[in-house]
Amino acid sequence: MTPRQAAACCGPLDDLLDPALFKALGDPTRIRLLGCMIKCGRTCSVSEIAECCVVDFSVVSRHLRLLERAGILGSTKSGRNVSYTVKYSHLSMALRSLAGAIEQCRPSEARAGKGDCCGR
Amino acid sequence: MTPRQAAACCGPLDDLLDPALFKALGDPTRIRLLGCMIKCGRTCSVSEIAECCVVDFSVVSRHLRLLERAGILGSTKSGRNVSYTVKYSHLSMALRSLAGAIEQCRPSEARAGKGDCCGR
DNA sequence: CATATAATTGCATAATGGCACAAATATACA
DNA sequence: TGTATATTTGTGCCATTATGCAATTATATG
Repeated sequence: MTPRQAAACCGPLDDLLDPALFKALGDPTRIRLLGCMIKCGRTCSVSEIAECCVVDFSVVSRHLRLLERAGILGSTKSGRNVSYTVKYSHLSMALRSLAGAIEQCRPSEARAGKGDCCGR
Repeated sequence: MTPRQAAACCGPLDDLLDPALFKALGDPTRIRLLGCMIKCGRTCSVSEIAECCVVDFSVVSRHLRLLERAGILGSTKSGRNVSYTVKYSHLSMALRSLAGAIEQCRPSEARAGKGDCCGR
């Protein structure tokens, strides 16, 4: 079984390996902001979050919107304040599911040659 | 506790939230290649892997090197062939550890107000 | 209504990154 | 030694994106 042939074998991995999610997490500034929010553990306003970085306020605003569109953050508006919240369960579940799907594909001595394409 | 203050609270999350890893996973072509290799389940040569995509051979070569530098792939050279292998355990562990660290920071009703900064 | 504050949006700029093509390197084989 | 095959590297082009600054919108408050 060549990797080309394995590509035709669809499974849960295909949906979980989402480049858009990782692209959102792949920027140092965004990761910094996200890390602060995760550790903070509560809903935060854009102004508060902007304190975590030396970049311009508008940049932070854009990063947060991007993280929201990626499904990593949720947002609520109250008056003139916009607050963002980490979607803990969604994020950790996405990572854990992917880890599981990868593990499923890992060949073991016991299964060597017994199955192709993620054990199927 | 503001997100700015939470930033000073160092924990396992800081090392696990590595933008370099996510940047490596954040490109559609690279994810495509990686997905093929994961499902294939064996060591593959650059030529084989290049069959998975329509991009130029040189592009694939560079992508594989990048994934290797990110710790996602391992490589061995045998004669004129270079083979890449998915580091299943390393990759799934990195994802699972991150998921765990994120969960640790998630506030629950029981812990509400009891601890700051990832429960500490 | 005027003003202050919170956040977004428009815009220009610079940096980054993916890509194709060509050339170079390395190794196997006749 | 000459040639074929596998892979890497150099280079330029183009699209995307991160950023700062200024202007704008939206809402609260005096």
